[in-house]
Amino acid sequence: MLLSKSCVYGIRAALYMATRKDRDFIPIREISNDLDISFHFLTKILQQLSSADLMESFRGPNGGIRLTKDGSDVTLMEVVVAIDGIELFTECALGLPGCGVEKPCPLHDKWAVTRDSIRNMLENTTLTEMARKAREEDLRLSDDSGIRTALGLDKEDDEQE
Amino acid sequence: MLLSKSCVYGIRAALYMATRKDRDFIPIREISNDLDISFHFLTKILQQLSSADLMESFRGPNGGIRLTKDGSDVTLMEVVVAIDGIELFTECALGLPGCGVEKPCPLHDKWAVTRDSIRNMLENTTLTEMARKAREEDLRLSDDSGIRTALGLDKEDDEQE
DNA sequence: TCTATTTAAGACAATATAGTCTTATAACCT
DNA sequence: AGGTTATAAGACTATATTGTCTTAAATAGA
Repeated sequence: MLLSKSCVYGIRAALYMATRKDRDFIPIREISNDLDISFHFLTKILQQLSSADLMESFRGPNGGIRLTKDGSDVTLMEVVVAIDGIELFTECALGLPGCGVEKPCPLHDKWAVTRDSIRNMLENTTLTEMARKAREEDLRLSDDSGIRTALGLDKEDDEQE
Repeated sequence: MLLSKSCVYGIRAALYMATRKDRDFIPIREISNDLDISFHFLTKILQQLSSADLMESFRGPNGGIRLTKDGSDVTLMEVVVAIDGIELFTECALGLPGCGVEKPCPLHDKWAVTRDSIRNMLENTTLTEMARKAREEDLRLSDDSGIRTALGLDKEDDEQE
């Protein structure tokens, strides 16, 4: 698995938020409902993204969470590093601690190339770019519906726990 | 983490075996000692690789495990799939079950490209190729020593539990 | 000030992964 | 046959990840 589940949830939530630049603070409960992610679990993940200054939260009525900067300035790489850490891009693929230029493991060079291709993809993909695709093509953010439905653009459904 | 620890251990062991085409069955204990991997844990992993017909084992004195075919015919991809499964190369990066051509997630296309680059690396790297690098440059297979030491090419050390 | 709403924080449980240990089984050797 | 050496299999433990639940704290509005 390339990304942890926490990381994937964080990306989906960030993407959801990027599609809603009209709104300010979005309640986490709304995101968790629409994306079918456990509310409390998602809250913890978003707290990590808040610690990384990618998001900021506000308590009480009309509270919620929002991106601290425009989605076009947020790359997937930032989200991934904030949750899964930078290890994927710094560590040896064979897990050998001393692997480096002077004492490389047999996979060192090839892995460096592949790793950079992953990194480039993540660094060159912004939330806004993904949100645009999602909106234009009604792409899916959750298991059961396209984003237009999730955002209530086609119909309105409000479920509380 | 791209590969599980089990998978990494399996790769290291397969690589170790590929460097020893002179020998037939190698005792798992010897591999686990040289690579600093728990003997019982490694045994289980090698059983998976045996189930996948990449290796075969033999019990009793002079027993052990060996590759079923020449290391030049074994790609990293085969080892990875045998242990971690094919999911990494088939599943959506955002973990959305229905993601596909007709209902792609916003990352679908970019991830397909990156995924293929990982796959190509694994499919185009053979155990023999890695073993050659390891032997020529005394590259490291375990934490504490180069492969020449591990293979006893420079000195001889035998430790039993 | 009181209540409702919302995030924060931390305890707790469930599951997956990683690792250890014991017993069984097969093969070889005397 | 009996003992030694090795893998096979499965129970068991440890740790990390994932997920749930309860309580606290902050904010808004009546």
